[in-house]
Amino acid sequence: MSEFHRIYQQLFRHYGPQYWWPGGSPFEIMVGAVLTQNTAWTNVEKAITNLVVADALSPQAIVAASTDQLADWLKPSGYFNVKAKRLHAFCQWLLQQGGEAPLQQRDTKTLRDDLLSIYGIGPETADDMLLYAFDRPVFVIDAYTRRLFSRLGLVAGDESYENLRQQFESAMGADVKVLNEFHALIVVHGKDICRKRARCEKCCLSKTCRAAFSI
DNA sequence: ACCCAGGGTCATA
DNA sequence: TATGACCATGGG
Repeated sequence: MSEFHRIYQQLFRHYGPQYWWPGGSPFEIMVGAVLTQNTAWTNVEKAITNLVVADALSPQAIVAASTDQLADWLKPSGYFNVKAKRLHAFCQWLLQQGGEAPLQQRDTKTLRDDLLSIYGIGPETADDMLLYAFDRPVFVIDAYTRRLFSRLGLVAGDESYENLRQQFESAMGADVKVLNEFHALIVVHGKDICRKRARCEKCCLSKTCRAAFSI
């Protein structure tokens, strides 16, 4: 039983199951993964609502929309001009692949490389998609993960993305359910404890944090 | 008024 | 390969 797994169990006991990803279809999850880049999820929800209201939550509608129109829908999620380009590029790729069905047949490594080749999709966004939209056993490394586990003394914190991903995946095993829950719990814990920098300095020492880890 | 959020790209050295 | 600038809204 690794230290990583112990942390997982303590987070789970404290916060309970998270039932991620919030939202519905795999496509909506993938859209959310792009829109949540360096952005609060509450802002992402507003942008997704705009797409739904405009009946534009589909790759066809997004590709057909003008960049100005798309940026206008995405405005609440921030970086709207950048994200309009990224969503357009992703949806265009998705349509070229023939939709989601052919992607399901692809092995995880191939699919990951394919996603990484798309403009606007980096390792974290790709892994969000793989784990939460395609149910593949990959782990998502985000700022919360680096912060929490470096503070716990379990990693240095400045390792490469791939290095950390391998560490977590080998420690936790290729269990989609566990990897899904673990990342969600880390984010929930981060929002709970590490929101402000001042409080972050005390992360894993504060009352809530000590309760979460029984320390 | 300041800080930062479930990052990624691009130019530069 | 490794930094730094840039993107931008909304809640604490």
